[in-house]
Amino acid sequence: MDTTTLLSQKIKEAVEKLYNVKLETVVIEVPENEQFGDFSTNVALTITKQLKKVPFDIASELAMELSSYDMKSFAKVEAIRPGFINFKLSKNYLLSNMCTILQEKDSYGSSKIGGGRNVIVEYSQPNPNKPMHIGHSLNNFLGSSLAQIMEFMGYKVLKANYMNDWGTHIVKSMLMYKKYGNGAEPNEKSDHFVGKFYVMYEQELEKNKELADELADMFRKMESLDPEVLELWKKITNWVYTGWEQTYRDENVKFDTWFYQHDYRESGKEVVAAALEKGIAEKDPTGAVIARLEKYGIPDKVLLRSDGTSIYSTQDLQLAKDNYEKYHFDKRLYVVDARQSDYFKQIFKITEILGFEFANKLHHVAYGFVSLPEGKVSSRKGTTVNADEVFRRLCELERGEITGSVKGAAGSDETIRRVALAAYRYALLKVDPAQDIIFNYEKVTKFDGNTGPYILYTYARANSVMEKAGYMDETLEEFKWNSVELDAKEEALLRILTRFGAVVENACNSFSPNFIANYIYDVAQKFNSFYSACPILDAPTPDKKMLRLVLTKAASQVIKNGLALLVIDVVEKM
RNA sequence: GCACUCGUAGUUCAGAGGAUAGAACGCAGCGUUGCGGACGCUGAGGUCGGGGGUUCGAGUCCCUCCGGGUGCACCA
Repeated sequence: MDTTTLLSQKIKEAVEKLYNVKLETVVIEVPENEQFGDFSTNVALTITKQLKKVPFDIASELAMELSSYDMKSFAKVEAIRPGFINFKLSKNYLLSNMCTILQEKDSYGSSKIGGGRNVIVEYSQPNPNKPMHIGHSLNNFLGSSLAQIMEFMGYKVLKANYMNDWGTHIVKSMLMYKKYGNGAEPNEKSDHFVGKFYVMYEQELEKNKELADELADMFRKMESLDPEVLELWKKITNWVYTGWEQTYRDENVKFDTWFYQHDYRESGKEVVAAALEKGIAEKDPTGAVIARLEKYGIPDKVLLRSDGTSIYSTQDLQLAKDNYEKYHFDKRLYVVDARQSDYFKQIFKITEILGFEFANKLHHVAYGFVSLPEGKVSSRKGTTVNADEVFRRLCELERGEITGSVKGAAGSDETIRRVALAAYRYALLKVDPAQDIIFNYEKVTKFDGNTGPYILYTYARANSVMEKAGYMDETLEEFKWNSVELDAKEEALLRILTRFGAVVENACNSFSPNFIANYIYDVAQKFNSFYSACPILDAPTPDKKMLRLVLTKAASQVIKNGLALLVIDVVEKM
């Protein structure tokens, strides 16, 4: 049983015994201020009215009662004004937790609360007509991190990419390639090659409005499966996919499966029929089918065009239904930017009204915009920042940071690549997804401040000490830890290490990897503070040296595990 | 116009209804001939956008106003 569950059970027991009050839930929190201990509860404050007693008196009585219980994990139970009860973990607990870290290694902090239930995380979803931009990177990082976190929490995760590969947006690139490409093969990264034709369309359209008719004509041919147009479609989209392989590899983003919109062009109509039958959708005079949602405070949603063809929303509904039949998912996450919030409200509402079993299992994970400090990147103005370009520039800056300044750094290409990716991922994942992000190349690649490189540097340094000491796992068995006194810095580090599991669980429940990012930063800071105050190799006694060495190992293990949940690889040496 | 979302130090951001609102960068100082100093320590800097309300207690929840961003039917 974990500490907080045990604690809340004991508190309920004490309250019932002393006051004959049965509590439904007990709030246990981790105080921000360390002087208030490791856990605290406000129960005395919440029942003060009921008992008509002064909160501090209740807290004191409860603290007294709880102290008499057999709870070896806690060294101190204390009532504090206005009426909190604070709990301090015992030295024994802190040290045994440290040993647990070394035993459980990469699985320390994991949990089985997911119970092996299926979760689909759908993310990335770029349009296959151009290269990815910095916003896609945020999506990629969020999605891959959430998948990792949920797996760590015991869910069975399917990472899915959904290709919006059918529609006029693709035909724009196709048409321009046909007109001006002269059958050329890509002479650059192939998604960029295709992207240029996409941009060309918008420019040409300014000069020649008839282009829109050509576009419609080509799309009609595609809809009627004209072999020549289909071949072009395959060629164009394959070029984009090939180009993306590199981007996904650079960003360390992987998928278990890809869904394609073109597979759902016909089947979506099933859902539409059901909606018509239930009376939540109706045909308007033009023949289009419209879901009436205004009475729920949501805008109406078109499900079928007046010409009878299906649109994205229809296909999305069908995809969810198919997925549920196939995977019986417990949750399906849609990692999509916040602009689509209304869209998902509509879709989710429709599944609810249709009485689909999975209606309450769908979640939209929304996130904000990424812009650069020199100016707001507005998708409206079409000023986007290319993802490959961002990564290239981060590598370049990181090479300068590492080879120019980090003492004793070898700075191999692989190291630079990893540190640059850590800088990129960490910068985007450390902020609350709901916030818009201002991305600053210089800041995120620095080795000081709240950055990925700072954390990797801390890890590498810890590793270097252990290497010098000839640390091996057997060290743990020789260690007689109960005789050692703890210094303040050692204790602070030990304390924060006990919280990892709870932090991950919280991040999982609220789909917020930023909780983990900020936690690891906190660990890194506490480690550095310990490191500078407490000599490890030259510790005053052999026992102290052993303790510090093991503590260093434990801290670096937690940092590694936390980074893994952000899909960031550590470097053993810089 | 309606809806959603964000507003916290000069800047970038944390803040699980709790206790004196925290970091980092920048700024002003200090430490170390070191285990990887791009580190650590100290300090200045805040009417948590404004105003109401709920609560023993509000940056956090509710209402309202202001400001930024976004979205509003046959695009995705």
